[in-house]
Amino acid sequence: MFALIDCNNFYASCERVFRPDLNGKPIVVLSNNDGCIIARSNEAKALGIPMGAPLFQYEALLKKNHVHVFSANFSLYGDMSSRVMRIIETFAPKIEIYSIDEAFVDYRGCYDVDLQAMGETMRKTILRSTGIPVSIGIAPTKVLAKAANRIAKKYPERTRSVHIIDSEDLRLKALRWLEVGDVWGIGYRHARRLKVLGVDRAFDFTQLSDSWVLRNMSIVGLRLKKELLGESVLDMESLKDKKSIATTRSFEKRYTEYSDLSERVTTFAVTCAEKLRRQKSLCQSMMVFIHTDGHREDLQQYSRNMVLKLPFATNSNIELAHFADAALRKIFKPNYAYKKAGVIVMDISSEKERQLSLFENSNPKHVPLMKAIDRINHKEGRLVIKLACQDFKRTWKMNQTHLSPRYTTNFSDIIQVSA
DNA sequence: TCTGGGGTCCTAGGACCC
DNA sequence: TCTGGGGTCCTAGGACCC
Repeated sequence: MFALIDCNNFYASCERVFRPDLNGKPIVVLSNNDGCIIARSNEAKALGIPMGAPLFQYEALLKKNHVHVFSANFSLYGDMSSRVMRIIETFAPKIEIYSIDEAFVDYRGCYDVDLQAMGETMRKTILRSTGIPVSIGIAPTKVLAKAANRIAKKYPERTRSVHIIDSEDLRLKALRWLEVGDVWGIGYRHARRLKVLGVDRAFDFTQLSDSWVLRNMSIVGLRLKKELLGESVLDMESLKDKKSIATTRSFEKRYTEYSDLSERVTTFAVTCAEKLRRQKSLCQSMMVFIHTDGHREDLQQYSRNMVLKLPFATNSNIELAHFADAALRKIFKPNYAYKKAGVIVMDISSEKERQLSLFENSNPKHVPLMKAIDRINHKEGRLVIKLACQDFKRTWKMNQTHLSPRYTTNFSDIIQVSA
């Protein structure tokens, strides 16, 4: 059996842990720049606020219903996540951290385990230790565990937030209940096509022929069908190095000057370099993109990207910033109001297997230099050492009007308790 | 005025090789 | 009418996830 542990309304729950006065009250959490609503408590969902809704369209509704609004506080969520994961590890022989708020656990080969009781204990322990409520789904395949999890979340009283699919009867019951678009791996587009064919529930999907599924949904769709039928084809996955690393941002305002864009893009390149070093990798190609505000039809639009094959593999701040600026120079056009830019590094390889070139190589002096920079920035606070092409005064100009304290990761923000 | 960010996998078709 | 057979690599685009 596989278990899927999924935190309920994770970001909203994290905020609520430190604001118990908000229990039972509607909460939403915003994306970077306070642009969209990316998490909602159950109370906020009940008000009909959809996932991904632009904030400005819902401001009136939020105000009228006294919804509490939070800017995204990723240092808090990341820390809460690792606390939850550490507790799950104590309950499991093998765990796969699938995302910031969910993990699969492999219980294959574990007999004589009362999974219902174990799930309930795990849930209670996580709730008591971190304040985060979770739902648990358990089934013979990962896709069925996802479905079971959905049932646990939908019927918390009846299932005590732990649902197990361990018989043919329960499997069929779940599939007849689950809408096809809610199957893990069937997205909006496929769901729309399937509905036209009268495929409404996960069960109907399993009745389609293999050849139709293969033809229209590729091997991925066929795997899903098998998993729904109870045949496990998706195994546990181990943590792998990223194959691409991106740093992209919308700006808090529109930029027209080359110098402003260059500062942003080189800073993004430096962030990519830091992320590469964290996983001990090098990259050998890079994409830089810039574009104007696509939501504004009254403004002139321009959007371009450029992929640069680097002459050597590197993770140096200096070299990547240099290449990013060179790429920007080629695609920048004056007189446009730019709203977003990004740097994505690809062709990633391991630091240990640095392939030297006959003609041109990464400056070997940068290796100890980056080590020293990382050490200082880690100790003295990020961004103490910057490149000259980066803005010295700028720390972070994102709009974050409703930011909560970093309760668990910043000494000055630690919560005070009066007893 | 205001609309997020970061990933993975698969396929078809073109270009090329012998 | 009819024009071989077997490969690889790369890219763009689609679909999906959180």
